Amino acid sequence: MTERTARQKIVDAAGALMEKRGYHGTGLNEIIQVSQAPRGSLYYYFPAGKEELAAAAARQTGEMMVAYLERDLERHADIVDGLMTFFTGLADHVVSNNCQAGAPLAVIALETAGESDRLREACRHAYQSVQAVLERKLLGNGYTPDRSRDLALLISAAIEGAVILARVEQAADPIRRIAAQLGALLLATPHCRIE
Amino acid sequence: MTERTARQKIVDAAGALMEKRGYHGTGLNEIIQVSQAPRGSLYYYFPAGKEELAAAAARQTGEMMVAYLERDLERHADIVDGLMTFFTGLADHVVSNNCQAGAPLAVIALETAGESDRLREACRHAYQSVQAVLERKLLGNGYTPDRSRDLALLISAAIEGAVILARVEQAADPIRRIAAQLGALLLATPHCRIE
DNA sequence: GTCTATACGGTGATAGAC
DNA sequence: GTCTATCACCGTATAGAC
Repeated sequence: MTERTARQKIVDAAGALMEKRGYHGTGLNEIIQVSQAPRGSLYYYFPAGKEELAAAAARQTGEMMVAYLERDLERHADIVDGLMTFFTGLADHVVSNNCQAGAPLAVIALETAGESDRLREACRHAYQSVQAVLERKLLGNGYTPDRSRDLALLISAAIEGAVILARVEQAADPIRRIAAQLGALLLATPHCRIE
Repeated sequence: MTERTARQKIVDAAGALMEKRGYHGTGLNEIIQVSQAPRGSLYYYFPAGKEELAAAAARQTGEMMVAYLERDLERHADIVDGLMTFFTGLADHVVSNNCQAGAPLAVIALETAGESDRLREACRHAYQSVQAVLERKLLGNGYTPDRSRDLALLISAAIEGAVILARVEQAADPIRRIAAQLGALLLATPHCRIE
């Protein structure tokens, strides 16, 4: 119990801070301070240090992303409706953090993919999971296997790109416009939809 | 002359290094070492230090991105053909850097948009320029004004997302698949195309 | 499990000679 | 314009007591 919450608080703080300032921009001291977890616990739970902690944070945020996506997609039979709900939630997340959050995986991936296989693999797995959820739902909506796979890839890329543009513009507008455009394209594309 | 090349070498090195390791992950010493520019020149040309240098690097890479995009789009009458050429060049750039480069704006934007207005503005301007080029070409290809604007936004987001996924997968495959999917969607969407 | 103290390198930045 | 020396600070990581 006490073990789990201390570790958990550290992972939560690391994830939140790195989502805003990135991997190299986030200090271990800052993580401890924000988490209000015991200072001595960090290297107890993460013997390999910052890299291991960041991997755990990336894994967790990936799982949360998948959970949100699954929840929104299950809620609607039509994948376009589900996607729009997801994008709305994403926009809320970004604005409620003063447009300084979103794309927690992208920052870590871009900063560290070249240096740390461990972190690259954690991000890769998270993106694969997101794409798997999308692909499954697209298949269920009557898209062909090939198209489901590639559309899932495009959507996951658009999600990350949308957040980047939103943070740069300091507004949720790009996310909303990209969501709408994606929805229109999904409906217009030939996809063997079951009507 | 000597003035220009020294400054230029520093900006080039800063841009290349930050493209791989990000803003906080790139040290000033490393920039000087790689650039082989005089150590004393850094704060002479960039009195405001690292932030000013990074802004110059972001501006330059943005201009290069616009230049490549314009070149490829002008080369083909059909925007889809031009875009495919651009994505091919992007994939080449990524693989020729061992999948550790690409998306130079995205890293800086995600790391620093919350802390530095100067850097956020530099990235914002670059993205706006890219979108402007795309929008103009879409208009010329018969897409409506609204759709041209939003498609340009989606495409710019997909470019960044594609590079992120390619770097995580250490392969150009995601870029190629996203390009193909984007091309198919551009052709399928209702757009008042002049046939 | 957690704490404190500390080692040690690297960081961005500045001053003053040339 | 450029160099060198030096600054104060912060980073991660470790050691050893409790």
